[in-house]
Amino acid sequence: MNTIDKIQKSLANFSKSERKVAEVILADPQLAIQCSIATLAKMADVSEPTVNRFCRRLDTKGFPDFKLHLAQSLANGTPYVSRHVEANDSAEAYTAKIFESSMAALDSAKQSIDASAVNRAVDMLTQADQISFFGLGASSAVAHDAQNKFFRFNIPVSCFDDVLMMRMSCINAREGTVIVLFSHTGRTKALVEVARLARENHAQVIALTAKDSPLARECTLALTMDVPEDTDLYMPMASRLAQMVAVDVLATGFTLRRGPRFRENLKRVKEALKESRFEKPQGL
Amino acid sequence: MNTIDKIQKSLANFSKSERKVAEVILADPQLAIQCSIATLAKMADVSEPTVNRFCRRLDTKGFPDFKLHLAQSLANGTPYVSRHVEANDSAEAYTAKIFESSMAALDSAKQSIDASAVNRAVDMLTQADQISFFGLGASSAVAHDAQNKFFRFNIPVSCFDDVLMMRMSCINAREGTVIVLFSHTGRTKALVEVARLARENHAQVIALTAKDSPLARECTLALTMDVPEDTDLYMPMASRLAQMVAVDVLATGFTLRRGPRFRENLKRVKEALKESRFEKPQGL
DNA sequence: CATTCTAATGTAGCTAAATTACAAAACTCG
DNA sequence: CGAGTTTTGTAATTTAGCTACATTAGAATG
Repeated sequence: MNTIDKIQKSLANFSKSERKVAEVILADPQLAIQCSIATLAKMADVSEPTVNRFCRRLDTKGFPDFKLHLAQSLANGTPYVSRHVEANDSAEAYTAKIFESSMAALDSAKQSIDASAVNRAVDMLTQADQISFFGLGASSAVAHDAQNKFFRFNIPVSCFDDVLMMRMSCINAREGTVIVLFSHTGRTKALVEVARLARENHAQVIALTAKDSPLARECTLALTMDVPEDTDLYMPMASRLAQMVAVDVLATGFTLRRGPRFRENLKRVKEALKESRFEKPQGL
Repeated sequence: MNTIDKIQKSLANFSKSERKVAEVILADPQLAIQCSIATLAKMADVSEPTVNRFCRRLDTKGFPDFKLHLAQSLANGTPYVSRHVEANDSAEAYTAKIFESSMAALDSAKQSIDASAVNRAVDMLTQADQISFFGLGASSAVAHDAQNKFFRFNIPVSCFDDVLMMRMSCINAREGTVIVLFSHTGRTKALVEVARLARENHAQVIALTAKDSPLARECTLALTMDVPEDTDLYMPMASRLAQMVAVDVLATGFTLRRGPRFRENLKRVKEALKESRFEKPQGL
């Protein structure tokens, strides 16, 4: 836990002199870590042992150890904390907040994703002879994105954001069909039913969804991530970002699994796109 | 600059004994910052002053100061550096790398986005009586996502990922029409032409694209972001993530501009979705 | 190949910083 | 108001880090 926060939180538990120390440190932590215990004591107008006791109270071995801890939390420089947008934020403020919340969400997704599940999902995808991506609402964009990525791999892919089409597609599913479902909550009734239908038709079902959700239970493999829910009105829907990155991960795993010959192919696809573009001025 | 990197870089300039110190520190930096100069000297099998000289060579005041610097760079815990996927990375490795690269890309986008351009874009969007989102290829998913978001605002929105449809839509454009184009490179010929056509038909054109690109020049307002290009084969296409976050930013700006009455409405839309979901078990 | 100079490393002593033990002061509660 | 507890400070001790100097290893030159 962040040392600065810790000090702030313990502020009430400190004695009078200890609080003086805390205030001096909080006022300029960067300065504090460069001070000796003597200078800091003088600045706070307390004795040296008081400073030492203050350090111990924060579960450090002593003053030097405390400085180390403090230095570490300073360096952390707010590593993307999710902050909510306020009604009278400036454009600058809400832009920064949304980007930061998005990064925080990705970080949390990264922490919680299970690499072995990724591996199994890649297994299933590489063995598929047909892949379908299904997403409703906000997740439909993710499904589109996934289609676009896997399309380049030159395997039959399809993508639906319409429940009827999904159901029809499920009925035509075979053993080699892999269906990937995107749903943040994993509680969308229609999608859960689609998953069941797909399985009844012997398709393999991968779901990018919430842990322990109805959808997660209904599929062959659940690839789950913890993404802080957007309790906010100003709905940045971080979950679909995490899903898209997860799609990148799967696509990457796919290309890695397919080996170097396959990657050569991809390079050619990329180059084929160049013709449709204006030349980029070389140099500059 | 990161102290660890600094050590690694200076490795060549060190003397034999200094290098021994460097190696011990690099082997376990976390341990090193807890050691006294004596223990560290013993571990590296050198004398104490050698350790001290080593610290000085890295522009620190001495051993304690060096530890502080080291602690800070450790805390930074690789603050999202873009690292490329290697052919024999494990699932764990490439998953982490892709998430980190994505976060790094968002960070760079955040740094480079122009808040005043955001503000003007929001201006245009709030005054629009019709909004269209256009994207081709990888950006089509972004356009879909944008449609999904703005659709909730109860204004006429459309979305196309097909050039012919885009052109038709442009021809029907009026003064109050705002067209938002998504293109990472800003060099896709078809899209640049669409932008021109739209402007000829008096539509307002906003482009989320690269700075100084043909597309940026052809539109009313260019909302540009620097996103590290994916020179990589394993194409995580970070740009579309940045674009999606930018869409969040615009949507947020939109709701803020529309005021509290409007936000009440949004809440109702969100609640309307609940019926289509399975109940979430309260508590747990 | 020897000699000399320089750079590198270590030893020992010194200084300053941090910690401990204890005593004094302040505060609490009967 | 006084016994007990907590808080704070003083002084002594310990420890860590640094400096000055000596020694050694290595490079360069005759």
